[in-house]
Amino acid sequence: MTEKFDLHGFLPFLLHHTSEKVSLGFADIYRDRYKMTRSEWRVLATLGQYGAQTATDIGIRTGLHKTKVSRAVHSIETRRWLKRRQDENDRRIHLIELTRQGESAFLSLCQAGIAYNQKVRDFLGDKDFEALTTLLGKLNSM
Amino acid sequence: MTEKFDLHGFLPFLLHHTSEKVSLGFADIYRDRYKMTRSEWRVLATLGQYGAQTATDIGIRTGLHKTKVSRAVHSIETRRWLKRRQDENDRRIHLIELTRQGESAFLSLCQAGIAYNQKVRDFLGDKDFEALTTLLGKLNSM
DNA sequence: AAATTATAGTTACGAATGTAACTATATCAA
DNA sequence: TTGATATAGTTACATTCGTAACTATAATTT
Repeated sequence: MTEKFDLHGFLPFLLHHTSEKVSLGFADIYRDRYKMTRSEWRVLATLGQYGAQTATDIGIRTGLHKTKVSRAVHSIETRRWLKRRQDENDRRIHLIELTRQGESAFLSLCQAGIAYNQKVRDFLGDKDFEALTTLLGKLNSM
Repeated sequence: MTEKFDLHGFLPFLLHHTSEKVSLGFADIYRDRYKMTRSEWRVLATLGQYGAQTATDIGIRTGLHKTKVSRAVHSIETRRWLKRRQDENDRRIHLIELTRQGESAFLSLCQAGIAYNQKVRDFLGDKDFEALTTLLGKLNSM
């Protein structure tokens, strides 16, 4: 007898559903606090965590398409949260770096992020939280 | 000492990243085979699995916004994969139902879905696959 | 029963997105 | 060296999306 298909147990669906729920919970925070989009938050976080880097680097680290990175960088630049510096040896490249204000917004959102993470951890329990993280990491490497 | 924030270990990010990866793997299939979008696939799958229902029901089951449902239903209707029937008692309501062709496309994608699920299960191993499904379900109920 | 409120679903419109084309610069090959 | 190819990043354009407004119908209140 042939296995039955169940949309709600189907991993792509289940993952997307969960991801949206969890992502939106945190998106509320950076949207309300700074009117930021998801792309902008990711670019900010990558710059905050890994320091000065090129748009290409940001794209690799965030998984964002280069046009999204370009637009997000431009938008964050408009707030004066980052500055660009052209590489002297390779003038196609711009090193992108947070300003003091950008750094400060990043730190403020980090705190919120850590608190949010903790909320999820409390809900799942430490053991399940770790297990989930590990499993997602494993699946990511497929 | 204050905990350090790590974007790549941050659940909203990790989940989204994994979800995109896994979703896109299956999206390739329905896109290549039928030029369907994700919304259309979800609507089709919900109709296939739960039978005739209203647009509102579909929205609840898929988590899609009603405008997305409306557009997806319209688009699938154009292919003649579903038909609508106005409720006689409440004329705001339309019961939506797959046609024979819609049913057949659904069954074909179910097979592909089951195969895809199996591929992921093979990669993770039965135990981890079950664990992941359970954890996602738990997180979903947060 | 008339006025009000609620629900189902569609549509209009501005914002966000992805693809592809483009500019500028650098590297490689003949 | 110069012609071809590759890379960094931006921009144009068509598509998709979400919000809000809208139409139609039903239910509720007065």
